[in-house]
Amino acid sequence: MDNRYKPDELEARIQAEWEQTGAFAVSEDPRREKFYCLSMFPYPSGNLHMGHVRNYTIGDVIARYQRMRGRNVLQPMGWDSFGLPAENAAIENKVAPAKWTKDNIAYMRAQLKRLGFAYDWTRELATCDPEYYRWEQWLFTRLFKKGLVYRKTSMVNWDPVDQTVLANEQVVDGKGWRSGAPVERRAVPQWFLKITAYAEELLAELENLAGWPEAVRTMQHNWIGRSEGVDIEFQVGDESLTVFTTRPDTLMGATYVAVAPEHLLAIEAAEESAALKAFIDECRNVPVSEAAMETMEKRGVDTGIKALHPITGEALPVWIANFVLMIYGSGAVMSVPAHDQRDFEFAKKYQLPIRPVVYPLDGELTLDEAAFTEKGVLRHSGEFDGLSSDEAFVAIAEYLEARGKGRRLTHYRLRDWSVSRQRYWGAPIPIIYCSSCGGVPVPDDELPVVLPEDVAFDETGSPLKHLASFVSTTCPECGGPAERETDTFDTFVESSWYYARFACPDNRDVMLDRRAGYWLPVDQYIGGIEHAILHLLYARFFHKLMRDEGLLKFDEPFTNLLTQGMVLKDGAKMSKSKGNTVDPQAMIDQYGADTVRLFMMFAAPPEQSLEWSDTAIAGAARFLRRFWKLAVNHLSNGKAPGLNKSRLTVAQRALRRQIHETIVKVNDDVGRRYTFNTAIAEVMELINALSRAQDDSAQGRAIMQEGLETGVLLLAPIVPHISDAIYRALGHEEMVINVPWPEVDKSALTREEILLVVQVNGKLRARITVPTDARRDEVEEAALADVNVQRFVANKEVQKVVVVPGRLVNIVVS
RNA sequence: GCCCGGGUGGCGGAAUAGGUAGACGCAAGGGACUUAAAAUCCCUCGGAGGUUUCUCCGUGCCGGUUCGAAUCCGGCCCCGGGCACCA
Repeated sequence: MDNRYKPDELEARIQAEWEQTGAFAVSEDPRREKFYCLSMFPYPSGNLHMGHVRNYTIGDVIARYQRMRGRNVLQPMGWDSFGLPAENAAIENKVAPAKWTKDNIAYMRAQLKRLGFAYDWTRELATCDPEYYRWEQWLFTRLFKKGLVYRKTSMVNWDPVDQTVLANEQVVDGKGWRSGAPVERRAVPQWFLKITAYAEELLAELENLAGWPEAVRTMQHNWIGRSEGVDIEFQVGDESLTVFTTRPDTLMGATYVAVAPEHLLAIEAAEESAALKAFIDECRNVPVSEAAMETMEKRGVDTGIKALHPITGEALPVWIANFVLMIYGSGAVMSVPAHDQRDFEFAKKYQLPIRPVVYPLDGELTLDEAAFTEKGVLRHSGEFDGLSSDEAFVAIAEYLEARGKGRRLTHYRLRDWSVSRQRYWGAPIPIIYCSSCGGVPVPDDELPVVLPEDVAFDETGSPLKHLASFVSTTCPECGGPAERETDTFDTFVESSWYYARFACPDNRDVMLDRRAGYWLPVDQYIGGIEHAILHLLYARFFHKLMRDEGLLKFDEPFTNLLTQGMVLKDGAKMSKSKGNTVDPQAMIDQYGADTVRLFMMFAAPPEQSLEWSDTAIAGAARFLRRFWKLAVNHLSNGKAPGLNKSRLTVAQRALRRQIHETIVKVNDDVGRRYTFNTAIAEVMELINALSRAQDDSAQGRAIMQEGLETGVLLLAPIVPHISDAIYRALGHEEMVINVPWPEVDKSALTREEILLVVQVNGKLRARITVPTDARRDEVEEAALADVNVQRFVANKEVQKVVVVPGRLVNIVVS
């Protein structure tokens, strides 16, 4: 064993050994319990950033721990390699997206290897590989035939100068990021996946996802947003205007109706009125994001059109309002200013009538400041007077249903998934447009539809649109001339099923084979909290699509989910624009992989954000050097003698107890809580205690050997290189990755005495040591006997003594 | 705006089920070793007072429940994540 700790040399040597022995390549073994550990794969942006290092270190620690626990562990890695940045690089630096992406992957793969992650690299995949995306094209054509795919128009952000569709992040303050021109909403035909057909299942199964954080389940629950309500028909001329409401009990308080600017009624009304047309045009200058919609000033105009109240027949004004969403419900709402806050504010602004119909069960109804949005009892509602809100909900719904003016239904906030992107660097949507047959899916034997890689970014929009060799084709049905779809898939499509493909990435005949049945579901999924809704919901949806295609047999893809917090520098997210990034590569070069991994796991528990510190990482390096030195010193005295448990001094027994208490603590922290920071702190305390021991007796050295071996094994998942080196120096042949996790010796844990805290009226007044098996009255007696306790108890009446076994005594005095 | 988190020393954090607030580490200060520096080792380290043994205050702010609250409840402030075309 080298006297000095030299991480560069040691890590290179051990990594080479892992590679040569194929240490982390795994295959199905039905006799062993499998464990599939997956970290969210990266977008190959060029360099690993600290968020990746954190994510992948957490995953690697869990994977290595499970391996030491005897599981057959699959931990794969791949590349989410389609997306916007590659196109931006192409435009800015004249590099082809394919080449840019492949170069980035090569560099980042080397970085991951340098960090020593225990990946099965034989399963590596990249989503931009036609052998990967062909299977989502194939599945899409199946879904097309099942009617789970459809085409309709929806709104996009349009940059009128660059003549291109903008992503929400490319819209800055309502303007295009490059051109600076105000964005316009534009209706574009898009392909949709019917995720709403699975809304009920996606919602119901959240209850069963016990291994998911409560926050993520709540967010998805709210996102799906199930609500029970009524579609109500208002008569407008000869037409019927449908509005959805969750509060039919307030129907008698409706004083106007509001429609979205894109609503057919609004568009028709605008044909007659320049003012209405001007308002609708203005509304087109709000970006399509919901945040933009919600924070803009709420405005509206009266169309002059009247809608007849379905019960009273009263003629209510129809307004166009910029906050009514065409994508939600029917694009029209009934407005009840007395009982809806937004309607209330709108009515105040435009002096529309406010008609209260629901009153609180006790107390007065006041509508000076705000609407009364709670449930209550009905008044001024004709035959419904006196009913509670819940009773009125049913009574009014039934009244409307009986007259053909309404129907009860369940509505979801969740919208169908638009998978079309007007971009180049993505998987082509496998559809062919024929003038006589319409949109036709590409037949299986013509898949994959390969994305051409030799394209020019000279013109605006997607280069695919200008590439005749791609666009021109023949109709698979009639054989006539036809054109290919030039939109590509949303990159969330690729990331919705990669976890499954890792089970059988080499199969060229089917999307998934029986190996998926062995490895799936993912036992532990690890990724950023920012993916709590979209990615994780789409992946759950896709899993069910694959299940219903017969490819998988169970319902949910990820049994346990760990959402890791962000890596911050100076309290802010690391980003190039803020100039506060720390390059992980520089840290690896300076300290080695183990130190970087140790600091990442020590600085904060995984779910919290992590504050990067250049000085604190030096502390991690210092600890590893101390650990190394302790082992060197121990070994310099030759081989340690065997342990004889019956011949230990009090101090030796105490140190040995600490060794085994450390195992107990680390088992809980690493195996159950995933609080690696406290596990590391516990091992640090053990190493500190061993360093202080200074016991050269035979049994002292035997305990040192036991302590070092234990420490090394407990840290092996976190710092695998140094652990391997020390473990073998301690006299073992095998690689530490093949050694089982240490066992607790229960006999070492016994104590004769325990420390109790004594409080008087809840304030700490003394600490006492009592025999472990002391009876309650003995404990009370010892507590009252304490000198300092007597100072606070003397001359006072003891009202109560609370004894919490093994913890404290609280004496309550008057 | 809406949904979901978080707020503890100079800093990162610990306190797992309501029971010793500040484990472990960083920084800082003092000391040892050294010609010197680095490295290493030892001591101190929430605030105020007393100065060995102790007291009061203290977990974003205000109030409540409890023998006992960082932890539970109500209200408020601030910071972060998501909001459907960033991934």
